[in-house]
Amino acid sequence: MPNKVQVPRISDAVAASLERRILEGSLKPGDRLPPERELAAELGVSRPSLREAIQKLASKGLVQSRQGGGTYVTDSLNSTFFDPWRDMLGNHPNLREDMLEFRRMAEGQAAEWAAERATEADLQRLDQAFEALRAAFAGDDTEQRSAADIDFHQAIGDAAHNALLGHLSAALLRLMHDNIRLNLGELKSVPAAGALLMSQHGAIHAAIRDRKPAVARAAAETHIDFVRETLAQSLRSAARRETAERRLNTDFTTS
Amino acid sequence: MPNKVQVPRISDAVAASLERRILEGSLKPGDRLPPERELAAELGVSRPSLREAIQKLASKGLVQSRQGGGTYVTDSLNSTFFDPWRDMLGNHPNLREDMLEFRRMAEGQAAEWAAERATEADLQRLDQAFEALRAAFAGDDTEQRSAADIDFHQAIGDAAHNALLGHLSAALLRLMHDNIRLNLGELKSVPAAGALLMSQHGAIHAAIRDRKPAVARAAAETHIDFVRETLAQSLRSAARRETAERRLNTDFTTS
DNA sequence: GTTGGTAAATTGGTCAAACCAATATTCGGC
DNA sequence: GCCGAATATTGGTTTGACCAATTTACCAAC
Repeated sequence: MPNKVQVPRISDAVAASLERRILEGSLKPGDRLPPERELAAELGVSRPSLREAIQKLASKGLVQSRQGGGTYVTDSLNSTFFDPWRDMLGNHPNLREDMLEFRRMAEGQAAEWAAERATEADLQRLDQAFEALRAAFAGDDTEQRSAADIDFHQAIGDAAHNALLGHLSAALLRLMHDNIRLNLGELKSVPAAGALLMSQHGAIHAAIRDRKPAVARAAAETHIDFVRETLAQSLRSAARRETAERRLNTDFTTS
Repeated sequence: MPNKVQVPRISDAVAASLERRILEGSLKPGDRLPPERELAAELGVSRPSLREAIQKLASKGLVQSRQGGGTYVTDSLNSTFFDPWRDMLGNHPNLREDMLEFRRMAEGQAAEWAAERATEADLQRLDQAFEALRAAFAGDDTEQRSAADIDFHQAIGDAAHNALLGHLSAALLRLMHDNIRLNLGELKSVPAAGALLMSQHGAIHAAIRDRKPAVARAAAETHIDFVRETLAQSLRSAARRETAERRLNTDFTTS
């Protein structure tokens, strides 16, 4: 009684199609979907059918609609997976070391695969992201640097053509940026960090462009190693400052 | 800009109302919902709106509709309530390839680090997990095998002493086991798979015990490669079966 | 030139009525 | 009583229209 050949519902097909576009990256988080009327026409279905499909995606948390505003792709895949990690990172700083170690592996692999698999379109996007990164690092808008950095690494992750690795590496980087911005004054405490970071980014970019997987992996690993070491130094000096302050405060309160 | 008061959508309200009825038990699993036209009138909304609400519930797996038959409350409101990745895996088989590729990297790294960093306690737990695995594979309780397999790999992930890698590799393995059990007849379709899997597990176990990181990594990668290849074969033969059936059906209908 | 507010265009939200297709039910013939 | 066809029921889809929130364009006032 329960098992019958399920007739393909058109709203399911549409939902699957959109879902695929999101997972494959042609619709990225933050992107706005075309207006319902257009999209329905493009897909050759009626607007109610398209709407049913959108509701499905919305109930999965993949998209979000605002009346009059449009329908946007959300970041829920990452957030649902990593929300538990977010506050853990804040509460247990030693986890950051684990995360950097993990990222060394993930980003190395992503760079390697990107060098092997990037399409022409991937490379063009990578060029753009790199150019934006260079521009951001020329200025000193921390927020903008952060965004450009995430975008650059995201482009690498996408070029690696592995959905899991792409989502994970981007999510982790975002997570870390939030965490760093929150807890430290970014890597700014280390004077020449900016220039060094850019040269590392350049090395990764060039290696992927030249299609040298091993070089790309090494460059990415070097990059993370540098971040890790720099962060450790910052932490140590921050700890020193804090200790000093606490001593000061203690003196104050006890005096 | 992002945070605005969300206008209550009528389809959301209807979906919430139905969901409440289901969870409270006034709509029991197996029950049939009133016809859409009736229900819409009863709730004072239009049929399209009601349909959008039903689609939401359907995408959560709470109800199931059959054209001409009616809409029924699903009898198994099992765990697949959340976890976007879960049904993604089911709906997008190409994601499985991505996942296996990702796991090859993750498990290889986990085995390598485990061989380097495992404490005496880790090794003992690994021994126990391996012994349980051997016992499970001697029997043929699929459920038990699955649990033992997950536990063994979890032990490796823990021994690697990287929280992210540990949680992630375990979560992915669990996800894949659910998915496999759902879609295929497990790896059982390949006759000698069990014995081969055990010998691979044994190789990983031994390499970690002997503290040979490179060997452990290679063994883990070989293990995943085998799973990947075996799954691909199963999928191909399943596809062949399906094609044959479809041809049969076609013959029937056209004769 | 910039600012501020208002009008217009855009876009998602909802409804109504109709038809199609798969399923369930009824009823007639045997 | 059983089987099969006609009929009714029910979900699936489309068209077209209107409403409401948002965004955009534009123009006057400073």
